[in-house]
Amino acid sequence: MNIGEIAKRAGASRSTVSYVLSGKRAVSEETRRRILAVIEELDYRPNAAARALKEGRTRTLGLVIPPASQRLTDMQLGFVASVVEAAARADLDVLLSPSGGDHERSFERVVTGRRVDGVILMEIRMEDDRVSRLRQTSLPFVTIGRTADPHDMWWVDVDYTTLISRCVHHLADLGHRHLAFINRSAELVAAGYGPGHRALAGFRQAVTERGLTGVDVCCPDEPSAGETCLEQLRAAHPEVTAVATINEAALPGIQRGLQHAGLAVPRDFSVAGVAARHWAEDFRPPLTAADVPTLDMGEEAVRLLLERIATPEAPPRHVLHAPPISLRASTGPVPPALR
Amino acid sequence: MNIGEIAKRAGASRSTVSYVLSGKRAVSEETRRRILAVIEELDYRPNAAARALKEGRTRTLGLVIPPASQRLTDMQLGFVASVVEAAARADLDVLLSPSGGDHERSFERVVTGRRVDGVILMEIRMEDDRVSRLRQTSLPFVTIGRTADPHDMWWVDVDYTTLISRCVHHLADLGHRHLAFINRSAELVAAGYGPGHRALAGFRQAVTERGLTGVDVCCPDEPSAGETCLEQLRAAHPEVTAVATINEAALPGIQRGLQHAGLAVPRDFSVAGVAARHWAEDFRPPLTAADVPTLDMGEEAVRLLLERIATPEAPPRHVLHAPPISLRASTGPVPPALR
DNA sequence: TTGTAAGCGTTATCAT
DNA sequence: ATGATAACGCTTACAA
Repeated sequence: MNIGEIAKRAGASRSTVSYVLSGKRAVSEETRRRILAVIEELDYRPNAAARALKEGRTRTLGLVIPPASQRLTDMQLGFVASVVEAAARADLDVLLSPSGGDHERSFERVVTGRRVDGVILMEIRMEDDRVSRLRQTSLPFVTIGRTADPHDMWWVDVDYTTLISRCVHHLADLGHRHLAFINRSAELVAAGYGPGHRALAGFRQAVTERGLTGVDVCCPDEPSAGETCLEQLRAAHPEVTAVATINEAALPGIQRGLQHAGLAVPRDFSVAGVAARHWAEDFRPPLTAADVPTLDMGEEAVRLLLERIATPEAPPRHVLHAPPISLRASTGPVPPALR
Repeated sequence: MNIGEIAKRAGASRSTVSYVLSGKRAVSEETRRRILAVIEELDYRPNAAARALKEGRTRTLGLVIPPASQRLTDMQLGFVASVVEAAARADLDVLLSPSGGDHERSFERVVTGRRVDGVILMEIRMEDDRVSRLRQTSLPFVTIGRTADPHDMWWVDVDYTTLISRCVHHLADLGHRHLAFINRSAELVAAGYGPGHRALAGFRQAVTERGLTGVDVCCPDEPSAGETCLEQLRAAHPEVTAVATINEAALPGIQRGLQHAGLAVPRDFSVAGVAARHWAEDFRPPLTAADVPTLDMGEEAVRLLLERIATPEAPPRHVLHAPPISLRASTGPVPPALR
């Protein structure tokens, strides 16, 4: 079924059918109705490949995700979901490309096969090969997260430095003197994962500013790891009375570890961090945390990308989020006995 | 950068370049090398739209997911991940289409715009509009899950009836006489969600076979809901000593509810179910459960789809999984006092 | 208000 | 062993 067939049955030319579809030229009400009737009857829809070939654009966005084999965190999933939704609202399709594993071919296809009009990149490293690769091309792209040197780039990100710093100050205000920071996995941090580095910097700086002691540890992004991590932390640093974390996947384990150690939250021990909202709310007691606005961010990434596609020469834009800390129930004054 | 440019620079014709790329015609070693050198130098890759238009296939698979706004369960995420990986291994791209919400347009684009060579559908209802729609077209598709009448369809699914039945028998063998079944959300079940119906049927049948009493409840797919669900269950049916469930998202809440009620697992109360493996392993104590092989299933769905695409007239195929129950630590004999 | 025709970048058929 | 050329189905500039 193609446009010629529609034209024939409606007794019109192919161009007229095309113009009815696009509305880019006036068509008499009469023929318009005839054509629409045929289109309806045959359930015709233009061939996407032909249209893409002619127009030079695909009406498709690429979304590069971490290799799916390693489970996506809830936050990542939130980004994917909101990007897909926002794209759908703009009548755009989303092509998924797992990258990082042994899927270079997939990434290359998307980047260089002109399969998409633009790309959204997630899980950005401080030095990121995919970003470098994309910069060599003329393909518009936006990152969720940013590299070490993000100037003249388009991105949306969360200001982990500020957020973790705020957590530290909040805990310090409550009288805590000995803090710990639970980071994402050691591999991720070693690979130059931005949030890991920036959050750590914020932690160290704030700890220094307030004259506290601070210890930082990495922890695999899994519930069970959170438990052992907390145990080891307690063993090595019994003086610690509060932790800040950006590792939402480890949260359930941290919770279990605390419970196991017979520590009531927030009476005996405080926890604060950065997490997707429902993770914070599912913590017991609900977690005092900066809620990462994944929904807004995915949407913004799409909006930025569309802008960049529309005006390739436009000056780079970016959005840095520093959502306020939502005070919930997991932080409280340091136990008097431990002051 | 197009094939003509390559041809010009290599001093050959476009067809020869094309044949070098496809290997469908012998090309002298000499010209072959020259052409490959130019391709390498310019980092040329054929335009996907042009190729799709000419070949009549897109080298792209469609994956229809539940509207991303409602958070994906871990099992769904597992399917998405394994489908994407399997497709990438076959050098196929994956186009994501959220459906169900107000995203009919996205689904229609994928189905009828010939944007994909085939479609994988998830979250199948007993009566499923999208399946009906797809059957009207000639687009090959495979479902993960199956409709009420799945004959002459291509699908992979989990045999929830059998698995929940096995859970019941296992619990009965341990002496439990009063069981409960915690289903997925009421809306999902009301909408005809297959696993909900089939698991419930299996539960009822097995309970009858063993002469037990069984109560079944629906529970929203969220941790917090699991907690209240368990509380209400305990209040209304204090005689119940074990539950079976397919609601993995509610598991953390069920766990908390048990703890809250002062019930030790498995000493005072047993829990069994069907879940993705790591959910079972993250339960405390680890959950006795049939582990849904999401990884295999996504891969199979892709394999089936490719078969169907290759030979549209082939007889329908399907795979029904009934993985064994992995005995972990959440089930035990009924407390003697309650026998 | 409508139709004709060129051309997007491939692949594959038919010549040579 | 290689080249010219006709499609694939669409959009749009140009004619009428």
